[in-house]
Amino acid sequence: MVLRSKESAGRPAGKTARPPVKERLLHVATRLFARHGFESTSVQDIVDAAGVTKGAMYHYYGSKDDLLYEVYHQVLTMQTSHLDQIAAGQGTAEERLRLAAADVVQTSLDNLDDMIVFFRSLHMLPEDKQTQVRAERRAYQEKFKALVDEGVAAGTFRSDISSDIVVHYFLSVVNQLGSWFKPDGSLSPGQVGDLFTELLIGGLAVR
Amino acid sequence: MVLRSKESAGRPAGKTARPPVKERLLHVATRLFARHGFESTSVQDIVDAAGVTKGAMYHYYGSKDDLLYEVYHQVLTMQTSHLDQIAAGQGTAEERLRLAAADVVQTSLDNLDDMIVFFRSLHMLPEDKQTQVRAERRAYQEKFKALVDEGVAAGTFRSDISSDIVVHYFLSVVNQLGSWFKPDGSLSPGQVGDLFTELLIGGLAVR
DNA sequence: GGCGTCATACCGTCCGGTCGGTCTTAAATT
DNA sequence: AATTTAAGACCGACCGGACGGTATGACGCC
Repeated sequence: MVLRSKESAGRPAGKTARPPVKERLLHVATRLFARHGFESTSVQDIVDAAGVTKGAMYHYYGSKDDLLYEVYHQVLTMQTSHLDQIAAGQGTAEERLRLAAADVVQTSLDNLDDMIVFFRSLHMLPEDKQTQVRAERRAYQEKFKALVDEGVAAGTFRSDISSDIVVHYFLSVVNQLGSWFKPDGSLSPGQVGDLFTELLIGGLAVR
Repeated sequence: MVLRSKESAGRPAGKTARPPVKERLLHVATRLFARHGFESTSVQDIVDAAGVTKGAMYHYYGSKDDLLYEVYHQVLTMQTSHLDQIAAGQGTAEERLRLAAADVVQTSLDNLDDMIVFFRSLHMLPEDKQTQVRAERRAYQEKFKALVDEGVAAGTFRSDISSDIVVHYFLSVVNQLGSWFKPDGSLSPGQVGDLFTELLIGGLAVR
């Protein structure tokens, strides 16, 4: 059987220069997971969309789950690093909390597909990876909580609402962004971030 | 022939009075969907847990999707009726919004399994049913939004934050309850409702 | 000529859904 | 009152096909 090797490994394809196969797989997988759900997306769907075959995918990723885990790891790593930078910065606790809140909304909206997958398919991960993701997320929450606590200690924020609850409260808002935000809507990611930040700080402020 | 008829229509069963098969199926299905996800729960799992066979399930429900739809329909219907009652009640807009917010948190926590399924598996419904659920949910949001608008018109709430955003903001919090709340934790559903209500009203109040 | 990068063909499993049939109970008929 | 009929409730074996994963090998590049 002659295999005419469609277009071989060369990537001067007619279309836009496509990123390497590994990244491409993760990207299209994220997109498909977000659109149709993890379980409704078959490995075949993914490789078709990426223009390769299963052999390629199982060469780079150990399993379909691996692909999912990468989504989580990637976005969590980025947001944690952002938060670290902001928390270590200057300004009052309120100022830094404002920055952190606006930033997490912004970056989440910039990676909407990841967020949709994130909050919807965590339970599909195998137990061990799920534990790891939860740990990473918990670490993020703790850093966020520390900022709130700082503001409480400084007397800027009200002390009668546990900071744990506040963190759950606000991060819930962030996690749900993917379920209603439309990029072509009237509000930009930045505007949404500012408004949500206002609502958060308002709720925290001593009256 | 004496009808010993296992337990016939009467349910003086030896065990705890079990609800009729149809309700039992929906109940165990909700539980399993919440624990393991819709797609990871096979019809066989459901009927096993309910103590019947597939024949019984397909006798009462047209498909596995039907079961899922019932979950949504049930909880949305209940919460909408609650909201209608509260909105039509007496008191200022702020008072009624407080009641509505606390109530939706409370009822959501009382039906945690439903909420978990709700925000996680909507995309698994066939298109037409999905559209219908979205419409029902939209109706709920609109009623909630009306309450906010009332408060803005009355000058109680700040007018520089679109009420649409506020509704998305707060209902996000509600929809995510299932992802962190533990019934055996230190906070009761009522307390969580009160705290979240405080945070919401605080964010809305004119400073 | 060995190694990374993929393609192709294939396998075993599982799952939603179907379908013919049985048992019980109530209504209709005799 | 006895018998037949009808209908609902439920059983359980079975099917078709999709899906995740694997095994093997071709092809280019150092």
